[in-house]
Amino acid sequence: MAAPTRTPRGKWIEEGLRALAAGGPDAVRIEPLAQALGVTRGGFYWHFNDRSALLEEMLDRWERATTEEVNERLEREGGDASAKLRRLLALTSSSVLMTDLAVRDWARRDQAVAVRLRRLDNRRMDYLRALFGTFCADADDVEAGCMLFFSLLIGNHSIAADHGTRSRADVLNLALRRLGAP
Amino acid sequence: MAAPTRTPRGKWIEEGLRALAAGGPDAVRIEPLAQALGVTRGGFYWHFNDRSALLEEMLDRWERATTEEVNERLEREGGDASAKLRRLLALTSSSVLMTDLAVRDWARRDQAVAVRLRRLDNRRMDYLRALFGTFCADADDVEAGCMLFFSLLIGNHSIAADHGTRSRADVLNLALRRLGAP
Amino acid sequence: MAAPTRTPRGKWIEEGLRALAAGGPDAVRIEPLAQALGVTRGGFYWHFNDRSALLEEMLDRWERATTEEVNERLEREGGDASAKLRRLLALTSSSVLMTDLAVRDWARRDQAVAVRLRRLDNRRMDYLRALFGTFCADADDVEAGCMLFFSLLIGNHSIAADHGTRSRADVLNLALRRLGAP
Amino acid sequence: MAAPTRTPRGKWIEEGLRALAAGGPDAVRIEPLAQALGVTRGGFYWHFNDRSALLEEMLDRWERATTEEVNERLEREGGDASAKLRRLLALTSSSVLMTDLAVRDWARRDQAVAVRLRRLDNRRMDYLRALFGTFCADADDVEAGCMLFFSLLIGNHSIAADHGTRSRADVLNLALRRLGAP
DNA sequence: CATGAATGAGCCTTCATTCAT
DNA sequence: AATGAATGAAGGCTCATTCAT
Repeated sequence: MAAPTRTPRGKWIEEGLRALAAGGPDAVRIEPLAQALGVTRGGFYWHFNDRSALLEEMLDRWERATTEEVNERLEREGGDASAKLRRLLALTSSSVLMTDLAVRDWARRDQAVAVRLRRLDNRRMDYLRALFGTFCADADDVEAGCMLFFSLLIGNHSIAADHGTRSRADVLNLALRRLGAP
Repeated sequence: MAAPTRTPRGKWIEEGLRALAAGGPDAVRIEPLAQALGVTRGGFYWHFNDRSALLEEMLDRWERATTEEVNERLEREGGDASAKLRRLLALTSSSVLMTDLAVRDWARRDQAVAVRLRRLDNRRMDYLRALFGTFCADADDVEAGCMLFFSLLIGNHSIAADHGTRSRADVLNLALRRLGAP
Repeated sequence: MAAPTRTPRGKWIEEGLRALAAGGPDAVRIEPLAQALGVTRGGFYWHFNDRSALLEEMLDRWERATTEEVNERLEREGGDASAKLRRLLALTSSSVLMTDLAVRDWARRDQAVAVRLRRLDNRRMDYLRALFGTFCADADDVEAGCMLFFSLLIGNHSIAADHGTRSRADVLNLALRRLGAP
Repeated sequence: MAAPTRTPRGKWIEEGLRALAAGGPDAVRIEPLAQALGVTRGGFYWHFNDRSALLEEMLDRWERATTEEVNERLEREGGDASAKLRRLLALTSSSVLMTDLAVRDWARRDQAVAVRLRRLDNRRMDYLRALFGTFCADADDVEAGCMLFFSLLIGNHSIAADHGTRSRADVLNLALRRLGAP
C-alpha cells in the first residue's frame, strides 16, 4: 500500500559515501545522515543492524561502483590505451575519486578495509597493465609504468604544489608522455 | 630550580602527532592523549587554550620537523642526487611519513591545513627540482619527473596492489630508473 | 495513539522556571533539571536544541504567564481598583512573583532579557495607570503613584527591614493609603 | 624586602565586588578574577582559605562601604532632608548601588546574606526615618514614606517601563513630592 | 606572594543505540 | 518504515583546589 520505501537502503548508503568522501569514516555518523535525508534515526535501524553494517555495505557499493562503473565508462567511450589513460587522469574531483582517496586513507587504519582495497588495487593494476602493454613491450617497463601512473593518479589529488608557469594539467601531460604514452 | 615541567607542552604535541598519524585529526582527542601521558585531561588546559590550539601547534611542529629534519637528514648522509632520491623512497613508515599522509588527507577537508601543505609541498618540489636538475637538462622533463617522483612517494604508501613475482622495492627501483635516475 | 509524551517539553520549561526563581539563570542547569524530572540529561536534547533554547522558551512562557494569568486572575475576582491593587500587593511569594524578580535581575545583565522585560513592564504600567486613573484625576499624580506602587511591589520582596511594632502588611496598607487608594 | 604586597587582599575583594555587581554571586569565580588582576590563581590561596572566604569578606566590605561611605558622603555634602533624599535617588549606577542590587538578589537565595542585608536595611530605614521625621509629624506617615522611598530607590533600577512624554527623572521628582518632600 | 602543574568535579553537547508505537 | 522519547558513553571545557617551588 505504502510507497515502496520512503528512504530505501540505497539512500543511506549513498549519503554515507558522500559523508565518507567529505570527512572520512569518522564523519559517517547516523544522526547527521538522517538529518541530511530528512528522516529520524529510527528508520536507519530498520535497514541496518548498526553503524558498522552501513560501513560494510558502503564498502561493498564502493567496490562495485569503482570497478564496474569506472571501467565501463572508460571502455564505453572507446579510444586507444593512451586516450583511456588520459581520461583516467582527467577524472578529477568525480565523487568516485574522492571516495577512493578516503577509502585509501581509511585502509591505512583498518585491516578489513585494507584487504578490500588490495583486491581492488590488484584489479586496477591488471587493467593498467593491459593498457600499458599495448605500447610497451618490456614487462619491467610495464610494471614500473603502471606503478608510476597509478601513483600519479593519487598524487594529482594529494600534492598541493604549484608548477610555476605550467598548469597542473600541463605537468600531467608531460608526465604521461614521459611514461611512454604515445 | 623549577621542576623540569612534569608534562611539558611538547609531550602533548608529540602524542598528538602520534594520534594524528594513527587515526587522522578526529583521533586527536584530549582524553586519550591524557591517558597515554598518564595525566588527567584537566592538565591539558594548563598548556593549551583548547583542542584547536593543540592542533595548530601540531601543524607548526610538523611543518618544522618535516622540512628541517627530513632535509637535513638527507643532506647529512650525503651522496649524489640519485642516492638521495633512493633514500627518500626508502623512508618507509617513518612516523614523519605517516604524519605526512595524515596531514595530506586532512588538507583535503580543511582549508587552513591546505594552505600549510601547499607551502610545504612547494618547498619540497623545489628541493626535488634541484635533485632532478643534476641529471636532467630539459625543464619539462624535470617538472614531470618531480611530479612523478613525488607521486610515487605517496603512491608507495597508498597503493595496496601486489606486483606478482616482483617486490614493491623492485618496482620502485624500476620506476626510479625510468625517471632517469642514474 | 502516540504515547502521551513521557516528559513533555513543558515539564522542562516548568522545572527550568522553578530553577530560575530559586537560583537565577545560572542555576538553570540541564543535569539538575533532568534529575528533578527523573530523566537522564540526554533526553533534554530531544526537545531542545541546547540550553539557550530552553532559556528562550522559559522567557516566552514567563511572558505569557505573567500577563495573561496574573491580569486575568485579578480581573476575574473583580472588585474596584483599590481592591485590585491590594490583591496585587498580597500576591506574596507566588512563584510567578519570584520568577519575576529573578528575571528582573537577569535583565540587568542580558540585553535580550531587558528588551522583553521592558515590553512587559510597559504593559503593566498601562494596567496600573488605568487602575490609578479611577481615583486620581491628575496625570502627574497617576504617573507618580504608578511608579511608587510598582516600586512597592518590588521593594516588598527586596527590602529586608523590620518596622518595629508594625507588621510589613501594616506598612503596605499605610503606603497604599498614602498613594491615594481609598 | 619585596614590595609590601603585589596583589593585596583588598584588590581581590574589590575585583570580587565588581564581578558580583556585574554577574551575581555565581560570577565571582577565582580564575576570572585572577585573570582580571593579571595574576595566577595561586596568589588567591595565600590570602583566602577558599572561595567562600572571599565571598564573606566581600560582604564585610560591602557592609562597611555602603553604610559609612554612602552615609558620610550624603552628610558631608549637607543640605536639608529633602536635598539628601533627592541626592540618594540620583545615586544612579554608582557601583555601590549595583552591588547593592546584586546582594539583594543574593539574599533571596542565601540565609546568611539575608541576615546581613536585614542588619543593613534596618540601619538604612533608621536613617530614612530621621530624614522623613524632619518634615513629617505622623509616625505612620513616616513609616509608609520610608518604605515607599526605599522601594522607589530599588524600583528605579528594577523597573524597565517608559513614561511617555515624561522622563524617569521627572517621575522620580513627582514621586518625591508626593511623599511629602518639600 | 606568586608561578607552574595537575586533580577532579561538574556541566554542555553529540551520538549510537534501543524500544514502544 | 519511521517517529518520539530516552539511555549512556564519550568528549570538550571551566573551575575550585592543592602542592611543590
